[in-house]
This record gives sequence, C-alpha cells and structure tokens, in this order.
Amino acid sequence: MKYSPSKENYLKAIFHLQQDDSVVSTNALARQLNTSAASVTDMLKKLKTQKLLQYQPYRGVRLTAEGKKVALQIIRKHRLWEYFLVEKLAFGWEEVHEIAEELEHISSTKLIDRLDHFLGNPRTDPHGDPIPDAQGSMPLVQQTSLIDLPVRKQAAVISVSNQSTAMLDLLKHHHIGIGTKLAVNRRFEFDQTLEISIPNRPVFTISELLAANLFVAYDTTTTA
Amino acid sequence: MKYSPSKENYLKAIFHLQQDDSVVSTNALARQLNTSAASVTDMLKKLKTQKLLQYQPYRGVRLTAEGKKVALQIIRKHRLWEYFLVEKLAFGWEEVHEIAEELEHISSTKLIDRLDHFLGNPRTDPHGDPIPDAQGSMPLVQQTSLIDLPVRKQAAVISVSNQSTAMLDLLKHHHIGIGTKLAVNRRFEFDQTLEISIPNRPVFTISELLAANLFVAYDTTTTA
DNA sequence: ATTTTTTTTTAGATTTGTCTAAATATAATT
DNA sequence: AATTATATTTAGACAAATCTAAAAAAAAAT
Repeated sequence: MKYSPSKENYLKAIFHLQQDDSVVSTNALARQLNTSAASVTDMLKKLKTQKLLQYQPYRGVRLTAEGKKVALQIIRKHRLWEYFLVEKLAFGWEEVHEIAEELEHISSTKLIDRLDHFLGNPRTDPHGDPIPDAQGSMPLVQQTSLIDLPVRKQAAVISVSNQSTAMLDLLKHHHIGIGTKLAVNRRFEFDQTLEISIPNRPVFTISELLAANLFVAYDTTTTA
Repeated sequence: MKYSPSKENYLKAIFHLQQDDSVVSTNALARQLNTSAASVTDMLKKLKTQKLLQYQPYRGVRLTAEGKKVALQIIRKHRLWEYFLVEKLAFGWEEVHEIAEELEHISSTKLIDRLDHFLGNPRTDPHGDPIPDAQGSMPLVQQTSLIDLPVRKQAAVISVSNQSTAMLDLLKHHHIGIGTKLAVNRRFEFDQTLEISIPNRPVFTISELLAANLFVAYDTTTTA
C-alpha cells in the first residue's frame, strides 16, 4: 500500500493525461514526466505487476480502480499542501506547485486528514482545482464561463468549448492555455469586452465571444 | 548544496552522536541508523569526498564545519515541523517524530523560514529541544536538573552528570537514556523521591540522588 | 502493398544506497 | 608478546530508477 515517489508521480501523470477513459501513450507520459520513453516502459511493467494499471505492449496504458485511488490520494495531498502554502504561509499562487510536488509524497494519511481539518476542509485549491476527499471522491469543479467569473477572482482555465484553429490561434496569441491562471480586472459595458490579467504578463482585453468560450475553475470556499 | 535524504540522515546522526567534539565510530552510527557497518563505511567515503566530514579508515568520523551546518538545518526543519504538528495539528508528543523524519527532507528553505514565522519563531520544539535559527546557530538549552523540573512539565533527558557504571546501570534499568522524554508526576516530601512517567511505560519512582544527576531540557516558550 | 516514419520496446550500462560474507585492522586478554 | 575478540573495511551482489543505442512493431505516406 506504499509506493515510491517515482511510482506516485507516474500514477498521477497517467491520471491527468487519461482525460475520459482513453489510453495514455508511452511518449505522452515521457513528455509529461520529462524522461525517456524507455524509462516509461520499464516503469509501466513494474506498475502492472502491482495491478495499478492495465498495460499491453504498444497498446498504451490505463489506470485500474486501485491505480486511480492512489492517484487521487496524491492529488489530494498536493492540493491541500498548496492550499496551506498560500493561505497559511502567504506564498504566491505560482510558487507553490514545486514545493507541493515534494510534500505530496509524505506518507502519513493521519497527517493529511489533520491538515485538511486544520484548513477547514477546503474544496478547491488556490488554482480552483477541486480537492478529493479522504475517500478519494473528487467534487465536480465549479466550472463557469469566463463571462460569469466575478471581477478580481483568480481562476484557472480548465477547458475551451470551441476547438477551432481560429480560436486556438487567438488563445495562443494571448498566451492562454489549459491551466493558465487569470483574473478579470473589469468589464466594459459599452462592448462587453473584458480586461484580463495573467500573473507576470501585461494586462489585455478580450472579446465577449472569446470569454463565452473559455471555461474556468475558481475557489468558492467561503472564508470566515 | 543539496543532499539526498539518506545523506542528510547520516549527517544528522553523526551530529547527535558527536557530543563534544569526539569522533563517532562506525558501529555507533550503524546502530543509530539501523543499518550495517559496511553500509556506513560506504557512505562515509562518499560524504568525505563532499567535504562534509573528516574520516580516516578505522579512526572514526567527525563533521566538518560545512557538515555541521547541513546537519543543523535538518535539525531545524525537523523541530519546526514537530512544533507545527503538535501546536497546529494537535498531534501527540510521541507520534510526531516519525512524520517529522519525512518532512525534514523537504528542500525549500523559503518554506521553512515561512513556517518558522507562521509558528511565531518558537525556540524549542515540543520535547524541549532547541530549534536552530536560519543561520544554524542553536540557542543554549534551558537545562535543568530533574530536581528543578516543574511537575507535569514534559522534558527530554539531555545529559547525565555522573557517568559511573552504577548510575548507567540504574538508568538502563529504568529505561532512561539521552533523549528519553519524561515528566515528573509528583514529589514525595517524606524522602524527596519523585514519581516519573515515560510515555507508553508504567510510572515509577526514583531517588533524589538520581534526579540530581539527570539533566533535562523543556519548552519555556511563553504561549500567548 | 510497399516503403518510410514514428512509436515503443529491448538490451546493456550506470548511479545510489543497500546487503552478506570474507578479510583485515585494532583492542582486549591472558 | 601472543592470542583472542571486536570493530571496521573490502569484495561482490542486488534492487530501484534511470540512461543511450539498437531492434521491433505500428502507423502514415506514397
């Protein structure tokens, strides 16, 4: 029931890449984990013998129920630690990920449950991503179109409803991608355009049409 | 400037065993780290090439200034995390050590400095051991004879002023050693004996003479 | 339906930290 | 001082996680 940090990272990466219930390719994993395809193959064989995933050579990989369970626990730890770092230790948004990558491998589940309680059982992390509970069930994300995002509320882009190259081209131009953190500074009533700010980038304006097609997640936890 | 968890554990163990400025033996280290003498020898050679310690085959080992610096940073992290676990997450005394053994290897120094501040810059951990500051200087311990320890105050044995075999024999009988956590339950006026409790052990009574020769550290931080 | 390209796997090494068993050095005892 | 006992080191192996280069399979392109 205990896995090495490396194995945990593989499970987490597969979980993230395995959007619906599709299989994940060796190369995609290698890219995600910044390692070689050969290393990935080696590790997949080990994880398979531990029944954490289904894997047939050349056929890609998919987590088993057990594998998903483990992945969700890592994600739970990661996000709770991020929340702690931002809310209690006053870290900025962008600097917490790297530290949480280390903290998520601390094994004690008692620790993480106590931390959860200490933080007031938050349901989303500072980026707006949902935090799985102790049983591993992850609440559905509070997912809104950018049009409905409250002003000044930090949010993370989680999906785009229009996948046309024209739109993706525009997103690229604005440096917006899945996971991009942003906030709406203000709305202009005249033409319904929105002023957007992304950390460490100049502010810019987008059209109502673009905003309508951008879905974001944000923290809805009520702070006492 | 970054060392593996294993190396950090070696440095910490040597630091603790190297009471004054004596050399530490291979066997003592092996015992402390629950490993074989052969493994210790292997590791000492590696740490020597990194100039973290002085080591001559068969002659024992001693930390260099750099080695001490690293050890003190690990100890700082360990004790700050222990404080966090007890004070913020309501863990008991005895359960925090194991978790802190993992947390102490999280690398970010920014994290630990923020944690320090968040906790109100405590100067001793829950066991009464002093917490080194960011520069690695460790405050002198509040060191009292057991005779002067306030009743019910938890403390840790840090030294014994009498090293006779007769005394060490008695200490062994009572399961008391350096680092043992204990508290005085009550004093008996008639013969000045003390009732002592050690977590997870039956309470027992010791003589005034023994108490006079036992030095303990305890937390003197004033809690608001 | 071949050929070419891309993806994936195998083969063989490497590093880190560990082990056991055997050899050697030091310390203790007679 | 010689012998016995203890402590320490060397030699040789192993598991985990990684790598590069080569081989094999699958997919894409002609």
